[in-house]
Amino acid sequence: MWTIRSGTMVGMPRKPTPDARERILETATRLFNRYGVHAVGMQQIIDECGCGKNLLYSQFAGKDELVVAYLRRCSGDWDTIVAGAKAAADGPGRQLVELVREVGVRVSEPGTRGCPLRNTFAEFPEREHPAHRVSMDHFVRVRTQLRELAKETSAPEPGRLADRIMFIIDGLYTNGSIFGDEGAKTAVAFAEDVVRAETSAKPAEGR
Amino acid sequence: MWTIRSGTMVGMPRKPTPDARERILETATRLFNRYGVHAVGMQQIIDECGCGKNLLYSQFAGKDELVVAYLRRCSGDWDTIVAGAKAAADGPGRQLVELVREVGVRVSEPGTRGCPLRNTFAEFPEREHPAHRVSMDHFVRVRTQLRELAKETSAPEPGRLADRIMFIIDGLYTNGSIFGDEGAKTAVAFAEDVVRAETSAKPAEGR
DNA sequence: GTCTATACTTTGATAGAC
DNA sequence: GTCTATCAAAGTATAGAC
Repeated sequence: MWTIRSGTMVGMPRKPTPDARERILETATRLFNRYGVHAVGMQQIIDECGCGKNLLYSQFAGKDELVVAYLRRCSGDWDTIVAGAKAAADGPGRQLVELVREVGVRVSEPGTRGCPLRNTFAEFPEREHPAHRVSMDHFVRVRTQLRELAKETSAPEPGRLADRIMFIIDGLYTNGSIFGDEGAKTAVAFAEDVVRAETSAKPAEGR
Repeated sequence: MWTIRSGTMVGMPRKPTPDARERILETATRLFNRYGVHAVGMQQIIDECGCGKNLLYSQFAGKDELVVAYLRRCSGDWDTIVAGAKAAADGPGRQLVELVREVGVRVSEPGTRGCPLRNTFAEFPEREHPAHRVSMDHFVRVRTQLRELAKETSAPEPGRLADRIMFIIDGLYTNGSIFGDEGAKTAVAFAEDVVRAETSAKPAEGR
């Protein structure tokens, strides 16, 4: 009986197309991360993925859409990192440090070149370009996340704490894309000192 | 008597070609800074500059060479910033803070989009590309400059001080390219606190 | 001889057709 | 899934102005 597709019965497994879109996006993500968006052609993605041109263009209207989907996925990965950091530590101060630590782990992985969103942002400076917009939205969201986390600490100026942690994360991504893994430990120690200093006014929240 | 060129005497000034190369590089710098390297075509530079295609290609063998010249110029501009910071403040600690402040001023200028070298670095991820190499050399040099300056302070761990200032500068460039001028003041205050904290072990060097 | 302007060649990428 | 149209950009060559 097999599968039903677009209203018609299909005999034999043929192409299950279970996750065509996902596979393409997976391939594109790998290539974009490694070589940058501009340097990767659609044909290259098609070759690596083993899919046909039709399939790709049926899933993504054009390269811009594919890039946007890639960036959204990266933005989702960031949320996973944030969630992981929140789960791995118990106080908001320690969670901020843990977040920096986890970014450091990512940055230290060989073959990585910093933050995909920040790199793509640099590749598309035009304000009206969708890739630029999606990246920008991401950064605004990150800042909001950090501010909310910082507000839960005892820091008398949570905005300043959040901004400083964001500086460290931005610096770590840049640093990592330039110098590789060195810098990750520096960043964690830096973040620890910052959290300690910013929350030392009130000892309510441990560390 | 005019000039002697390639062994033959030339009567009349004709076209002195005083600064053809400079004018081209100037135009390219402006366009690259604004739109990014990939987005700017050679024809666009030629049009904006008002020079002929021959002249450009006689001065720069290809786009890669032009980009390299652009990056070297940006790297020289950085040295000017460092020299300015050294001249504007009297102690090494204050000079580090002043450096952050001057970067903040640059980042805050409207129409700026972060650090040209870091942006171009993100545009050329391939290790063997000359633009990548020149950028990398620059960053290594910056780190060295910061370490030397930090060594002059009373900080017991000057390497850590230098690394933290570099994080702040990297973060400031990223932050500035994303959020514009806000962040510049944050960065200066951050740098002040870091210098104070790192040099507080010995009170020898004021601040 | 040095510059501008333009025509041409080649390459590579997006995207659509079948 | 291959083949092809279209387009843009790099680079070369040529013609012509001063």
